[in-house]
This record gives sequence, C-alpha cells and structure tokens, in this order.
Amino acid sequence: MRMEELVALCKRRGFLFQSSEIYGGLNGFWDYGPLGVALKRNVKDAWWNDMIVRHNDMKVLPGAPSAFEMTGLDCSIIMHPQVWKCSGHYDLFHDFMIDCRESKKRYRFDHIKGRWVTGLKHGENGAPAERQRVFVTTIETENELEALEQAALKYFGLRKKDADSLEWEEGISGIDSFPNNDFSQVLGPDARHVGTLTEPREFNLMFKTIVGALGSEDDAAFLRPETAQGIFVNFKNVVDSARVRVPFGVGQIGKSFRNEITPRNFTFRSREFEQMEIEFFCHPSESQAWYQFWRDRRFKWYVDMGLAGERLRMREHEQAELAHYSVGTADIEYAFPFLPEGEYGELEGVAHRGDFDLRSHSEGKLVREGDSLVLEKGPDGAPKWRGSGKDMSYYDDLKKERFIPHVIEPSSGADRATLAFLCEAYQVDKAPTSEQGKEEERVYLKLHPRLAPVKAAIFPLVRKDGMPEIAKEIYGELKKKMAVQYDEKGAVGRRYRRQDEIGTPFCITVDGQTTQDQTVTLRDRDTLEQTRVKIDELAKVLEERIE
RNA sequence: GCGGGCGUAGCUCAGUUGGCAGAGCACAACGUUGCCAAUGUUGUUGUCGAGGGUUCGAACCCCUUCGCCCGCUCCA
Repeated sequence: MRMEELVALCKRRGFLFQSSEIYGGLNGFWDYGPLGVALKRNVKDAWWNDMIVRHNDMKVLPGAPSAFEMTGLDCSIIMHPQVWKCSGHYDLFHDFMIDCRESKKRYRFDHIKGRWVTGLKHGENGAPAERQRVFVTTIETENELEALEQAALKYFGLRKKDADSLEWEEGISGIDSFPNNDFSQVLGPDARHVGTLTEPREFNLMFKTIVGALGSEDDAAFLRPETAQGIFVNFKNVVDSARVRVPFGVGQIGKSFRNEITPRNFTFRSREFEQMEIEFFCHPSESQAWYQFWRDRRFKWYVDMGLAGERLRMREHEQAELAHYSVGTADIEYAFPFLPEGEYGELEGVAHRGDFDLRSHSEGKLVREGDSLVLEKGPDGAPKWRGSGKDMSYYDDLKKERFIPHVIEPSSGADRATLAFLCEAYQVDKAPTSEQGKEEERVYLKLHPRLAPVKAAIFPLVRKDGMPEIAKEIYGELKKKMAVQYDEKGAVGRRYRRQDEIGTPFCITVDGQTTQDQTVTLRDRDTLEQTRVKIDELAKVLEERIE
C-alpha cells in the first residue's frame, strides 16, 4: 500500500485534516474529521472498556499472578512545575544545543569544553604560514587535555613530536563565557575550520506557558509531556478514596504535548497527541511477573483489534537503551508503510519503572548509581530537585507490611494506534460490477467492527414502493443503539462501495421482499455475502457480529 | 537544524516563450434502471500554498515565508 493513497482517502472521506489548513497548515498538528473522531473515539473506548470498565477484579486472568483491580483518572494538563523536575523531564527536555555547520553534528551547549592555544598555521595553497590563536574544543570528559592537544595538532597540521611549539593558555572552560556568542575563533569538536558553530539555541522539548493573566516568567508552567505523572502524584488520593488494594492499576486517556524536533510521517510524530496510559502498582517481589503479564496482555489487545499480521511485533529493549529509571522495557511496534522496509514504529511502550516515580515525588529526583537509585545532588551538595516530602509508601494491612510499590507502565499512543489500524485496514480487492462477469477494483477499510466509525448503513433498494419509509424506520430504531447511516441516493452498488471505503462492516437493504416477509438483506463488507434477516432481529444480530 | 524535490478544483493531475485557468474522477438536481463504482440531461466547484518584487501583463521569472515528501540529524 502506498501511504499517499491512505492519506488521500483520509482527507477525501473526512478522517484526518491538517490543522489550520486554510492558513497553510501547522507542522506537527492534525485535526480529526467527522469519521476520524468516531474512529479514534472507538479506539479509546475499546481500550477504556477492555482495560478499566469491563475488568473483572474477581477473576485471575491468564498469565496474571493474582486478581487485581483497575480504576481511572483524568488529570489536568498543566501541573505544578516541580512535577517535571522530579520526573526528570525538566532536565532532559531543556537543553541548550549548538550545531556545527561543517560537521552537521549537534552538541549540548554545556558539554563543549575548550582551551586557548596559539600556533603556526600553515597556509593553504602555498599561502604564507601565520601565527593564530584559536579556542580548540572537545566533548570528551575523560582525558580532556589529550583530546584538546590532538585537536590542536590536527588543526595546525603538526606531528605529535612538534607539540611543544604550541603555546597553551591556562584553564579549560566552557564556551558559555564567550561574549555575544561570538564563536568565530572557536574550533568545533569535529570541525577542521574555525567559526563553524551556530549560536546556542534552547530546545524546549516541553511546551511552556504562563499561569495567571498577569503572570510573568516566574509563573512559567509546562503542558504535560506524558499523562503518567498525574497518576503518580495522585497515588495517595486514589489509595485513600477508591478502596483499592495493591495490586491495582490506574488508567488515563488524555492529550500530551512535546516539541518534537522533526514532526513527520502523518500523525505518527505529532506535537500534540493523545495517550492511553496505565500505571500498575504492585509488590516489588511480584513486579517481574506483572511486567510479563502486561507485555503479553497489551500485545494481544492489538492482535484482537485487528493488527494480526506480521507487521506487529514485540521488541525487548537492550540494557543500554533503557531509560534511567527502567528495569525493563518492551515496545509493541508496527511496520508502518511510511517506514523503510524492515523498520518498525512504536505503538506502545510497556516499562518496568521500579519505584523511581513514587520515590522521586517523595524524596526528590533520583538517579541510578550502580544497582540502586539515589538522590541526585546539585553542585552545592543539596538535592538537585526537592521532592514533595510526602510519604508515598503503601501499607498492606493484611500482611502487616509497608512498602513502596513498583510500577508497570503500559503507555500507548492513541493517535499511533488509530493510524496503525487505518494502515492495516486499507485493502484493495476485486468486486463484481453490474456488467455480467466483469470485475472492478474495490478499495475498502477492513476495520474491526468495534472500531468502524459507522457500524451499518441502511438503504432502500430503490426510492419507491414504500422502501424508503421502511428503511427510515429501521434507521431510527438502530440509531438508538449504534452509529448508522441512511442513504437512498444513486445506484445501490455505488452506495455499497462508498460504505466500503469508510470501513462500514454491514449494509442493510430494504427490497421488494421486505413488504412480504419483514426481512432485509444484511451484506458483509469483507465477503460481500448477503443473508436475509428479520427486521425484529437486526439489532441483536448486529450487536453480536460487532463484538 | 542541514541538503534535495514538490505545492494548480473535494481527489488525481495537465497547463507550450510570461498573454482569457483546464481534464478525468468526485459532488448536487431531475430522469431511466433496480443488489455491487450502470446510464441520460443539467449544474456547482479555484485567494494557482501565502506575502512581496520585476513586467503593459505572472500559475509561469526573482526574493521571502508556510506546508508536504525524501535523505541526514534528533527522537527523554
């Protein structure tokens, strides 16, 4: 399938539009049209129902260590700024970066260290040699002096034995002290010429805003880059109010915001996106078993919703790839058609976060040191980011045991899941035409009936003989239970195809026989087969076939 | 952020040297037909991505900008 065809269909039929399109669009933002909003809502409802509402806490699910409870939250998008400092997002999302025009490399501004040196620079193309004073730099943290000397030798075109001819000035310093960010005499860490570094630019990976109508920079706050933190900071509230016992999970669906450096690939990497996240709290001794359970359960959910093919896979992260807090992470990935052959894009990450989050929000931001998490200290020895000081431990009054729960986090992208379902559903096959024995190409969306924006379309075969009246009657009855459409315009074949293209799984047609025996035809999107169903039984039959 | 390509009707696209902005599909109305994109007639559809410049005259040339695609970079 070519991605452009799906994008064109999404626009033509009203699934997805570019945000602010009449003004030329806005990179990284998308609008869901009339059908798109229905599809995405169905994705979210399926998730919410399957994970939260229909969860039976009396039963032990296959693969689960025990029964467990599930509940939900809907937290604010803007939270206390300290939340993001303790979560680690502030540090990671707030760097000044500097680019090198020559090497095309990007460096963290505060990582570049260097030293002034003067030497004899041999002129190029026979030009006379001249003495030059340059600031050579490196991003090495070990053996800085050696790295700087090598950089200088290379720049001046000297051999190691001539190193003595270089005149070094005292002290290694950062380039943050240069006035007006004038780097014309600075040699970039991977550059061969001086003056190739750009001005430092702040990479605000979190969206910043100001709280209060008269607020200033002191009142800066951030739009959340993930919904998870709202659950962690409400951990005590949920335990105290919802009568839940560990192990239990809290689900949340909501918008998050990240200033992606390169928004690309349709809605895959958007700056405003929606997440479906669960934070599952359990006893540390059982956390590995729960991690396995959630990995497998979440993978199966996508399979059940229609991503059954080879394009879906589970990938366990390598040790080196793990985030600072994580003990284990697995990504559920889909081979999106816009990615190169053999590459997969993340739909959901299932992470074992240990007790990092609850402890950080209690003690202050933690860092990993060997096998344990310790409080991160600033240069002055004080905690870098102070926590809330609130006790985040849990007391199990049956086992008489107090502990800080470990957390398993299945974090899913609602927009990415929706896009994957669309990609997987896009099908082309052959269908018969009105002309005997002839076939034509048919484009349809083979969406799971639970996800389809329209569950059924109701047609009168022709616009006479009382058929429209009966069809409208059926439409009114079904409308009470599910999303249905009525269409009487044009030839019935065209109406079928139009519904195929938006993924409607069933079409109901009132024909000449209806007035005699109160039956209609029920046509299946995927097989094109028609069966006769009594009007009285339509709702029941449809509901069975949709689940 | 860098390099390359692109932007014309709802969609797919044509548009000659700078000289009246087009086609197919789709869409709408009225018929005929009556179970898989059938068919007749009629009709609607445009800031040519945006802003500026050159010119008697710009979809076309120049500059700026926004967006899309590809590659690099980035992706806690």
